[in-house]
Amino acid sequence: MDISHSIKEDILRNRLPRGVPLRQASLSTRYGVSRIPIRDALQALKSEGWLVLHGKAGVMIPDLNWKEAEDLYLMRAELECLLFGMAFDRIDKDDLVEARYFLEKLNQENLTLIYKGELNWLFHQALYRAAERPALQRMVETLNKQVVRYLGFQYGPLGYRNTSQSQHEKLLSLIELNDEKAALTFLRQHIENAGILLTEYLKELDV
Amino acid sequence: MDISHSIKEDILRNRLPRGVPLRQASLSTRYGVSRIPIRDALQALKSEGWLVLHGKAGVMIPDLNWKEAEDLYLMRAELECLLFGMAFDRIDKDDLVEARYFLEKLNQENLTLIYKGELNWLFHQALYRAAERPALQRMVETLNKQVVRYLGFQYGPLGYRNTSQSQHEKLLSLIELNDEKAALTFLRQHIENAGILLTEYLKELDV
DNA sequence: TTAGTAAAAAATGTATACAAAAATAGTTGT
DNA sequence: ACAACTATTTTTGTATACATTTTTTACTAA
Repeated sequence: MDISHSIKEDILRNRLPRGVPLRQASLSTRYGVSRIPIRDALQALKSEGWLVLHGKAGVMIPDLNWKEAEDLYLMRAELECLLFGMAFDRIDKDDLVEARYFLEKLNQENLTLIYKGELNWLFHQALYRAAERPALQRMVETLNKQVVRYLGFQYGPLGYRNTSQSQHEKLLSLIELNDEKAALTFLRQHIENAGILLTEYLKELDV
Repeated sequence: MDISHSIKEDILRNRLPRGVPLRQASLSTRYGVSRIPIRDALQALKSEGWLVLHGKAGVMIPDLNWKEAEDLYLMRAELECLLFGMAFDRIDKDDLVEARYFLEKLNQENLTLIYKGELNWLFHQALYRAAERPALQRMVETLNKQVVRYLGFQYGPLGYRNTSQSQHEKLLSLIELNDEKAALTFLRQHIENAGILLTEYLKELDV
């Protein structure tokens, strides 16, 4: 079992304190492993943006904030449209089948937030893979994985789930119609909408 | 002394073999530390794109290739212009002084490639900091640090140094003239030019 | 010869123990 | 009372030893 995954779950569920340094020793007892794998996990989470430095040594869980949310979605919009444009002509039936598969899974109830985020990414990834641009795709993947930190709002108070799903369906149908221009525009709006919805909500919360 | 820095230098100077798995034990003796800090460094380098997985366990130095170079510069162009646009109105005298400071340092001879890359980034960063967009800036920073892997070509066979420096000067003067539109266009071209030059060269080398 | 498999070797992953560094508390002087 | 410095404690960083996994090698059978 992967420790960093457990820590992510606990961060999302607010089971770990924000803003104060996480102590390797206490995490070590909490997850029942020695400090070595804890350190590995902390470093990984740090480079993924789930944790940030606190002082000279030590990490903490950063507060969520609208500026970061806005940035993440601005970047997603730019880079994913770029990638999608490179992929469009090469998307084949198998890719669409795979995309649909993940889309269906997202309709299930009782999924953990992390798993929902994973499925959402796998859906998009199915559409981008045809581009065969590993570097670009890797960056888009890290953005998608960062956004997961905000998923509690999207699937919670914002009730974004149904909107998102129907937009995903629409996107697939535009691809099947081979309407590249419309699909690209729609994808951009899909991402921008999600970003605006989230950002405005966070601004109201004043975070 | 930071091990990952030493490993980066050795990767750039081709002192470590590409394409074959790097062994923790041999790196351990090479750099005179135990395997623990070696593992830390490898993980960090992996998340920065300097190393990639080789098989189920083990990492290797990936080959440079035109596709990745093109992606990195495409992303730089999009994201840095976005960030620069957010910063432009708020750039103050101190920022420009700082930018000039790093620009001068870049004129020195006998700098290591990594240090040149560092200075180049610090120059750009001085212009972006005013935006106060940490998430976006962090992503732009990782892109700039990835590009360092290709710096051997830019400063070597491509002789890009003088072109780059004069473009940096030009950019500063456009900022001082407060011509936002021209500055933004110029920054984009500056990045795109570097990208095209590098990408075309790599294509000819067939990598 | 080749594919498959099992044993051996080698490599990575993890725990424990120790060293170095950072944070904290206490003390002293103003 | 407050700042600055020192001693103590806490925490992180690293080495060594061991466990587990992966890879390689050698062997057998089709």
